[in-house]
This record gives sequence, structure tokens and C-alpha cells, in this order.
Amino acid sequence: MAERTTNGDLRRLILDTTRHLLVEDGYAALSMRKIARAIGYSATSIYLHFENKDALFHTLIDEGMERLLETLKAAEGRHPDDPVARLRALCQAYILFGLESPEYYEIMFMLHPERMARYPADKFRRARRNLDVLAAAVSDGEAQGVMQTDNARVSASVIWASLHGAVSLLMARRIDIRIEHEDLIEEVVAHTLRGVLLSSGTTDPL
Amino acid sequence: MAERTTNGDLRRLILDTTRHLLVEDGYAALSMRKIARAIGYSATSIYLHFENKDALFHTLIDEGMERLLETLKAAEGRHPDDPVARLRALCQAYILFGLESPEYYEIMFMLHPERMARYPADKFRRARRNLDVLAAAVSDGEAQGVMQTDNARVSASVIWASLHGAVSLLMARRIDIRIEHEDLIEEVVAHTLRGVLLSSGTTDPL
Amino acid sequence: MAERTTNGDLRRLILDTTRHLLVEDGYAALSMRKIARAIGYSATSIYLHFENKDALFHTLIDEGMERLLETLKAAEGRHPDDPVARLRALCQAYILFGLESPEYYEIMFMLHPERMARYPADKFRRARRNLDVLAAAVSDGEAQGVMQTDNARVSASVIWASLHGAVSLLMARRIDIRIEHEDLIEEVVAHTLRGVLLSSGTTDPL
Amino acid sequence: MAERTTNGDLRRLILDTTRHLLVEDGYAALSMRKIARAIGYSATSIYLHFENKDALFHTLIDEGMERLLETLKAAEGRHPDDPVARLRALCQAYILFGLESPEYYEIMFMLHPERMARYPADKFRRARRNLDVLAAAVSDGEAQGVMQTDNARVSASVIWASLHGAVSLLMARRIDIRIEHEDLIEEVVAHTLRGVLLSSGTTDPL
DNA sequence: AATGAATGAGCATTCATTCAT
DNA sequence: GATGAATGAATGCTCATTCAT
Repeated sequence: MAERTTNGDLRRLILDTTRHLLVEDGYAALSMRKIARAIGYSATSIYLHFENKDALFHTLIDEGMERLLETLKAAEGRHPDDPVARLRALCQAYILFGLESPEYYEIMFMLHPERMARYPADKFRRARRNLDVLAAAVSDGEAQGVMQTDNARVSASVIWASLHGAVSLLMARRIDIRIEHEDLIEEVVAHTLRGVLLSSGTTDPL
Repeated sequence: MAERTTNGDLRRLILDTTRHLLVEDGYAALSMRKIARAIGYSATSIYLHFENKDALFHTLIDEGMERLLETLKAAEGRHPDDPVARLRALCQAYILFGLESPEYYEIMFMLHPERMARYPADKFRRARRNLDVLAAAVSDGEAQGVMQTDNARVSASVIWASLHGAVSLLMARRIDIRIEHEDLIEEVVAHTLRGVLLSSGTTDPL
Repeated sequence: MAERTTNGDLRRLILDTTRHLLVEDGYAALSMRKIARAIGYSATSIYLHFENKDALFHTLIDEGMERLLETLKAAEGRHPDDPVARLRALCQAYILFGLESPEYYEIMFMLHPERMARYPADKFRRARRNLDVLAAAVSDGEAQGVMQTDNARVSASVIWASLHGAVSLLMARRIDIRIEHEDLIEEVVAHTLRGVLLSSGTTDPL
Repeated sequence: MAERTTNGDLRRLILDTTRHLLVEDGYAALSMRKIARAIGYSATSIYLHFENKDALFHTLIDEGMERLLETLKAAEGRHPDDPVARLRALCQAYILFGLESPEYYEIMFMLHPERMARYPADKFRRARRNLDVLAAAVSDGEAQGVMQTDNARVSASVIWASLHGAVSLLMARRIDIRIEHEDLIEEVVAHTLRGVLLSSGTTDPL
């Protein structure tokens, strides 16, 4: 297991290794010793870079939040003018992020904040910045007369719930194996959009 | 704490106590010792009724699956003729079940099956019976010309994802506190239905 | 190291072994593991008899307090009528107790209560019962016109300080090796008595 | 916390900081890391000035012994002619030193030498120089016909025990809170002197 | 003169489980 | 049907110390 190649950036190695173990064994099964063993260093060494186990996780959470935000920003940047395309891109990007970065996704959204001791609950509110991106997209859609909503924040939360449900069921391998993931994702996105799109006659643009 | 009242049905007492502890402290914090202390019996006694910790949990999972199925059956039983009302009732019942039985919900749907050692992965497929209920509702709706779907199983999964997302975000208290839970739930159900309803002109029946 | 002979009274074995280790290595150096190793059981076993390390120590402290009180009571019981002989017997008994039970003495009187986490500070006040015995002896001596004191409680504390100083210096092997312990003890007792005895002319009854 | 003001005298800074931490947290709780953090230097730096933790403590002990000796010398210097006043001054000075420099006192007199690994046991005999001062005072008192003793060294040890007992019980806050410290100290000194003074009729010069 | 990186040994405690009774 | 006694493995974390720079 001893790699010891990444001389000089043990901190990064710890973070990355932790992420990998996270996706393999889950949060509950993760221990400082296991991380240490995996990186080929003593457990003590980890404490040189992170005050304690929580600090290590919090760093990962913060990183994840940042990355998701970037991902979403990049996705919507590709559709500056079409609100529907923009929301679709956001939905796709969100799901993709979850599936490609399950280790981040798990600690970001699949833990009860109150059960992660010592993590300042309000830091989780950074998650809201991601939600704001969705809300803005819905608001714009409404302003341009292509979406309907009573309350953009509520609609954004509903969309988020839908996307999060898909990601977490896929991650937990709870989806019927006879269903292609790609099909499901596509359908989730379509379904989600349909929920906020203004019904425009008989044609379904999705 | 010693109750010892439930003469003769220690097994039941163990299961119920475990459920309650599960709600209070979560899966990760639960230990055989804690259960034993709570029921006023020795830890060893639990092993007389359950082979090990996992077996205890599996029993709870099975129970939960059964209860959810009953709940869903009861809900759809109340709307034998109207497929839309039936699907709406199913959605509402699902969410309600999750919020009212978080202890069941957590172990039923929020754990990775592969991380629950020694649990025959396929037992989780009992969950599929619940999914079948949703799929049947969508199929019927399509047959009666009020819903649209390419594949009822996929649609059911999409609906499930949406509902599961809502339940798990609510359970984890990740929803913006400024949003009333009732509002969100109502909106999630409406949104979910809209996703499968056949667009019927400009009127939105929700 | 494994003795394992004392079947059935592991609790007692733990307490006694702890006392012996205490006198050999001191409080600071004592660990649950060390105790376990010494008794030939796993560390876990200790927790079957004591809630935690502190509880183990507190039990020893309580035992020590009880034993000292008995020792003092027995000593004064031997001199019901002569207050001076009674006080002398008390002093001798106190010092003897310290030297013969250094392990009790150390945890009873040589630790800062506030540094012994979680020990209810007021339990240390049980020590006062021992002090009361000294105070009563001085009071009686004064009533019978053979001792002088402004305040029996203060005098008792002064006497205690003197005895405690002797015990702790002897225990810590701080007394000049050229001085016989017996001589020192005898002299300490004489000196201590002289401090409260009513000066009765030129004859020194000690 | 980083002070870093004491340019060029890190060694002194370490010693003083250690003393302060010693007062606050006690010997047991002190660690090299803590000292390092408090002075704003790396732990490694301490090793440039002290071979190891013990060497650091030994230096403090030596310093303390020196300071106590100076204190006692100064005290007796103020009463060159009256042996009783001189001994009383010595007693008072000793107690005062203990109460005002508890950090020194604790490591000087409240640790078992044999438990301080690697410390040459005989170094503790420097303490004897302090004892010699007391012994000389008693000898002089005897020579001048105002004190009685069979053996000045034993008497000095007895006096020391009395003073040490008072200091350590006061330091450990073991004295009944209803007793004023000043009263106790005064009484201890009086009591101690009475123990060596030649009984001179009915008048008690204290 | 000062440091960052690293470590092995140790700590108290908890856990699921086994076994003889 | 129920238990007390026992344990090996694990956990997060701290410590004094070393070494190369």
C-alpha cells in the first residue's frame, strides 16, 4: 500500500485517499488508521495535516461544495440565453457530479449534519449556494414565460429533491438492474423539467 | 429503563426498542449493549432471538418493507377508479411513511446494501414490490389515457427517486428552514404527478 | 503474570493489584492496560467491574478513608481516659497507616482533587471525618486542662499538617538517610504533642 | 500566544513558560507540545536547549532549590542575633515560598525522585542545603540556651515535615475552607516553634 | 538557531460476540 | 429463557522524541 511517491503533498494524498476509501467502504467504516494504512504512513502523520478526523471530513465537504458549484456554474454558462436548456444542463450536471464524485456526494448530502459531531451546522448552508443556482434558473424561466412557479425557492427544492433522489438511489445501487442508468437519468431530467415547464399545448418539447 | 413488562415477547420488545433507539441516535450509534440496556436485559439475551446484529437489522428491514407495502396498498385502495387520484395518494402515502417511520426508512433505503455485511443483497429486492405498486398505477393511468410513459418501470423509478429525494432531504433536515414541510411535500407530489400526466391542453388539473 | 487463581473475586484482585502498582509506579504512570497485564486479564474485563478508571480509583479512595478511620478509632479506643496518651496514639496510628498503606495514602492525600477528573469534590470531605477525630481529642484534652487551643479545628489541622508532612516526606524518601525512620517518627509525634500540650513547668512529660 | 519577544533568551522563556503552565495545569498535564505552543516555537526548538523533558524539569528543580535557599538566607539575615526570631522567620519564609511559588514547590518536593526517570537521585540532596539552614538555626538556639534538641538534624527534619505538610495541604486545597489560611499558617509556625523551644516556666512567648 | 515531517508506543474506552452455566 | 464473565480488535487521539534540512 505504501506509495510515498507524492512527496511534499501528503495533505493532498490524505484527502484523495480518504475520498477513495469513502466510496469503497462508506463514511461509517472509515478510520484514521485505515487511511494511514492506505497511504503508507503512520496514523500520527495525518494529525500533522488535520486537527482531527472531523477537520479532515470538513475539508472534503468544503472541497466538494466548491466543486459542485463550479460544475453547475460551468453547465449553465454553456446556455446563457435559453432558460430551459440551462435548467436541463443544470440537472444533468448535478446528477453527473453525484455519480462521478460519489465520495464527495456522500459526505456532502448523505449524512445527517447533527450526527457529524463538531461540524458547525451553518457550514452546511453553503449547500444553499448550489440551490440558489437552481432557483435563479427557475426564476429566469418564469420571467421569460417558459416556466411556472409559485415560489422559486420551493420549486428549486423540489427539483433538488428529485435529482438527489435519483443520485442517491443510483449510488446505493437500489435501481432495478434491468434499467439502464442512462435511461433513468434522461427520464429523471425530463420528468423534472416537465414539472416546472409551462404546459404549452399538446407538444411535449422534451 | 428495565421494562420487562412485555412478558414472553422479548423478541418484539427488542425490535421495537431498536426502532426507537434508531430514531433517536441513528444507525451508526446503535450497539447491542445499548439495546440491551434499554430493554433491561443482558446483551446476551438478544442473541437468543437474533443470530447477530445484522440479523436484527434485517428483520427490521423486512418488517419495514411489509409495512410500507401495506401502507401503499391501503392508500390505493381508497381510489379504485381514478388513476390520477390513486397515484397522488400513493405519493403522499410514501412520503408520509418516510416521515412518520424514519427509523424504518433509514435502514430500508438509506444504507448501502453492500455495506451491510452478510445481508443477502437480493433481499433488498423486496423493495421492488413497492416499486411495482407505483408501476402498476402508471400502467393503469396510461391504459386509461391519462398518463404517458415509455416504460412504466422506468417511470415508477423516476417517481420513486423524486419521493425518496424529498423524504431523505427532509429527514436529514437539509431543506431550507424557511420552507414549510407541508408546502414542500404538496409541491413535490404535484411536481411528480405533472411529470407523468398527459399534457391535456392548457389546464393544469393539479 | 497471569495469576487467575482468585476465581470469583476479580473485583478484589483488580483493587489489590491496582494498589500495588500504585505504590510501585505512582498514580500518573498507572493505566488500565497495565493493571490488566498485571492481573492476567484483558483490559476489557476491568470494565466489567468498574465503570471507568476514575470509578476504580474512587473505590480505592473510599476504602482508604474507611480504613484510616477504623485505624484511628481503634487507636483512640485503647486510651479512653488519658487525652494525651490518646492524642499520641492517634498521631502514631496516622503515621503508621501512611507508611504501611502508602498506596492508599497517595491517592487519598497526595493528589490534587481538582486534577482527578470527575471525582465529586465533596467526597473528599470524607477526609474531614478523620480530622474530626483529631479535633475531638484536642477538645477533650483542653476540657481536662492538659492541652491548650484557641480553636480545636485549627489545632487539629496543624497537627494533621505535621503528621502529613512527615508521612509524605518519608514516602517520597526525602528524609536524610542518616536518620532512622523510627527516630524521626518518634520525634515528630513528640514535637506535635508538645505543640498543643499545656506548658506545665519545667518538666517535659514526653 | 506566540510571544517571541525575549530575543536571544529562548532558554529562559522556556523555563518561565513551563513554570506558568505548571501552576495552571499541574505536572501531569504538561507536555513539550504544550510548552512549544505557549512560547510560539516549534517543539523541536526546546530540544536545542534541553536534552529532554526531564532535563528541563531538573533545571527548574535546581533553580527552585537555589531560590528557596536565597529566600531562607535572606529571612535569617534579618534576625542575626535572636535565634527564636530567626527560626520563626525561616518557618514563615518557607511556607510563603511554597505558596507563592507553587510551580517550583510542586516539582521540588511533591514528586517521588525515583519516579522521575533518569534524574540522578542524589541531585535531590541539594534540598539538604535548605535543611542545613534550619538545623543551624536550631543548633544556635540550643547553644544560646533557648531551644532544646537531641539532634539538630532530626529536629530540623521534624520542623521541615511540619512546614511541608502545611504547604502541601494548602496547595492541594485540603484545608477546611472555614479556616483562614493566614490563621493556619500563623498557628503552624507557632506550633512548630513550640516544639523546639525550651519550656521556660508558664509563660508562652509565642 | 530553528523547523517540519515523521513515528512507535501508549492511552481510555467501546464493540460484537462467545461460552459455560 | 437468561446471564455473567471474558475477550480481541478496533477507535480517535496524544506524547516524547528523532532526523534531515
